[in-house]
Amino acid sequence: MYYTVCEVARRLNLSPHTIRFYGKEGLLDFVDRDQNGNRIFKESDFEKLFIIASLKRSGMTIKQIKEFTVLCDKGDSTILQRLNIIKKQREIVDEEITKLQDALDVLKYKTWLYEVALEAGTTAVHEHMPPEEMPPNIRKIKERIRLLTDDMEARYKKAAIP
Amino acid sequence: MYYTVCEVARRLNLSPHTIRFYGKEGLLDFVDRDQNGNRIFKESDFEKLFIIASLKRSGMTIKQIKEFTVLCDKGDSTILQRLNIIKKQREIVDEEITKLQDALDVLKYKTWLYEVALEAGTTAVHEHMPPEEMPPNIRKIKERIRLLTDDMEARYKKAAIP
DNA sequence: GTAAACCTTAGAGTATACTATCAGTCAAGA
DNA sequence: TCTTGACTGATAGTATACTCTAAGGTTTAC
Repeated sequence: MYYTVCEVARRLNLSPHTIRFYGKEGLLDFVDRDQNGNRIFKESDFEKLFIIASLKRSGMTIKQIKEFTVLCDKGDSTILQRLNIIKKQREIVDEEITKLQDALDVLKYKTWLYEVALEAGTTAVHEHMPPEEMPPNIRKIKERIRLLTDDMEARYKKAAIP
Repeated sequence: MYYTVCEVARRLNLSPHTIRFYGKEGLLDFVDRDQNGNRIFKESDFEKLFIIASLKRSGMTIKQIKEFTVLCDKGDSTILQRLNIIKKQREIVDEEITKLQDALDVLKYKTWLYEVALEAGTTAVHEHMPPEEMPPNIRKIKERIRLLTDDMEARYKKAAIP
């Protein structure tokens, strides 16, 4: 049983354009063609394409994925190289998730700010709010923002003046 | 105490180019200028800039951040709109984190594949590996990949044949 | 036989976010 | 005074990943 570009696109939630683009970039050399030159995808091609799509989702560029597929084609002598590429990408994804969780914290903080402001009818409600009135998680996030935005050096100097 | 573009860039881990670019896009209208037209950043500008950088990190485009800052400038009548933008962005970041965690699962699966292949000296070791020999977490990931890449319809049809 | 509904490639266009270059202004130090 | 260094805006260039268009080929239904 064979599948066309459009069928594959629908199943993997990509556009047919994107799949042809990946083909043009040399990522789909394993895909067979019929006598008219049309791509015909085998059942076993789906996992390969899914892995490529996953590497893409993980933040790898098409060029990097291409380099990886070249190593795959070279066979067993490149297993260690491939393992190292995957391990490196795991680190990158871990960092990206941390970055997003930090951004999410800021969004949580802003959500709280606006919910309180909405009830009070004005954002001025926050001007002299003591930390004790904030929920503990919000207080922690605010403290982290303060640490990141504060100029340590200036604070140190200020503290050093008797 | 005032700070220059370069000092601010260093403290917020952005390039001076980027900060001027944000200025050009209308994101930094709150920043004062000296008599020569140079940007002079106040201590209170750091948190504003940090929030902008966080929105950027969360995946918002510069255009979207600009729209948000316009609402901020309009004052208390736009609190609900701003809250809704932040809430929507939280959903987007949640989805993005889920997407990355799925990609990470695939990377974990590939790590295991290559570690086993490295020890065996060949990727052929996986050709007839029974699921019982896989660690449970790897088996779960492989099952998820199978569910995503398999054609449900085809399997249903196959099963329907007596 | 011809139109519809697929597929193909090449190549142009788009969006986003920088990133670099350039010519010019200004203040401070030797 | 002159040089150094940091700033300015305008504008051009780059990278990435699509996304679209155009021109053409097959197969199938009527």
